[in-house]
Amino acid sequence: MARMSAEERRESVIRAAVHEFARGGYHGTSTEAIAKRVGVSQPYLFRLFPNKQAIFLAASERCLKETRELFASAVEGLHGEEAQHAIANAYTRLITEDPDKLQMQLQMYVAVAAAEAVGDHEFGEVVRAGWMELWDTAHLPLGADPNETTTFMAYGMLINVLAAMGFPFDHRVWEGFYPSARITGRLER
Amino acid sequence: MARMSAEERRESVIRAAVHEFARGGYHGTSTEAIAKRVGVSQPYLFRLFPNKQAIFLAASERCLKETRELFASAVEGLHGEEAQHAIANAYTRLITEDPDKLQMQLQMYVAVAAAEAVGDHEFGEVVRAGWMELWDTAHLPLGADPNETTTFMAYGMLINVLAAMGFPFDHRVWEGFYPSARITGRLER
DNA sequence: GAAGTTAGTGATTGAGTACTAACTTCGCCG
DNA sequence: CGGCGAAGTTAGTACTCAATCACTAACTTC
Repeated sequence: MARMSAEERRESVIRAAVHEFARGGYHGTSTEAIAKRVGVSQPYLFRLFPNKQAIFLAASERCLKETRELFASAVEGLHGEEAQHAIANAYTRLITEDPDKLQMQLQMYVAVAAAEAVGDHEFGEVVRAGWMELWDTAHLPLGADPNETTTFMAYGMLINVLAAMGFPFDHRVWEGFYPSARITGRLER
Repeated sequence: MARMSAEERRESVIRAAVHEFARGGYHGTSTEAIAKRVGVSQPYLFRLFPNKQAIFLAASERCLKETRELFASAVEGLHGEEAQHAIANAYTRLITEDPDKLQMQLQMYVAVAAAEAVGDHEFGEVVRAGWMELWDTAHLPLGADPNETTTFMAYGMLINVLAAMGFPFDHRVWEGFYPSARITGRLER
């Protein structure tokens, strides 16, 4: 029932992988969990991807790409403070509506750290390149001031971490954010 | 040879656990790896701690506590901008000299997120409490302005993430940091 | 120096996991 | 229809890992 082309399947595997890896990280996620979510047998994943690492890599790249596209479309035609608010709004909305993206990011960071620690720099290269694209996507519209962009990204990272820790959005840790980044609503899990 | 009291052993298990969990995360670290580092048999860990989770929790608490103590001792007697530079310096030095602390932090965040996702809020409570202590330790000396403290912590988180991704410290992503937080040297792994 | 306690080990188990190989089913095209 | 390639499955392997149990060695107390 419902056969797909290998390419389409790979696509749905990536989506499922983002979801599962976001929750369990690389080691905490079994390929079986991913396969179940796709609705396909577990060994079939290994016909679509050479191994588990490749699936994780694809999920990481997807996550970076989507965030970059979000930045790009939010900022279209805007500059300076307007651009800043636009990205901040778009990003906070992403986080509240789809926490997977946020958690997958964190998972990606720790996975990179682990890979680098054992001397594997390939994964790191990919992620750093993706991050720099993200950076540059924000950098120009925000005014091309490294200090500004750094501060902006820093806020983003703090938001990630606070949200990951599960601080409810009416907690006082959120007090100090500039209003456009204040999140209203609640992170659903 | 070299018998220790259970309390002393627990202490060295925690130290080893911080090191190992920092690299592999919860699921990527075997209790055997920890035991090997301690120099003790793997089953003995389960006489010192009820289970693996408890070891991870202890390592997380230790990590938070040490960071808080670092903040507190760096900031002693200082206020405002001076305090800010003092903490920033101390923290960047910690990161360069002992990357375990940094990585353990990230591992802790993703573990909390995972725990919360499956409805276990106990671990989250502990980590959030520890984080708030950390927050408050910095908050007062920095001038008790929520915006200032938020910005300060945000920079810290960005540093964590950039360092975790393995950006060398002469890379342009580090350009935008205020000078006191600029890291010189190189992260050893 | 015997009695009791605490530190520590070896062997094992049972569940889970990434990955392989060999087989089956579907859909399309002549 | 028939057959062929691509999509997908079932069965299986080799391995890892948390946790348990039954036990021994070393220290302490009386």
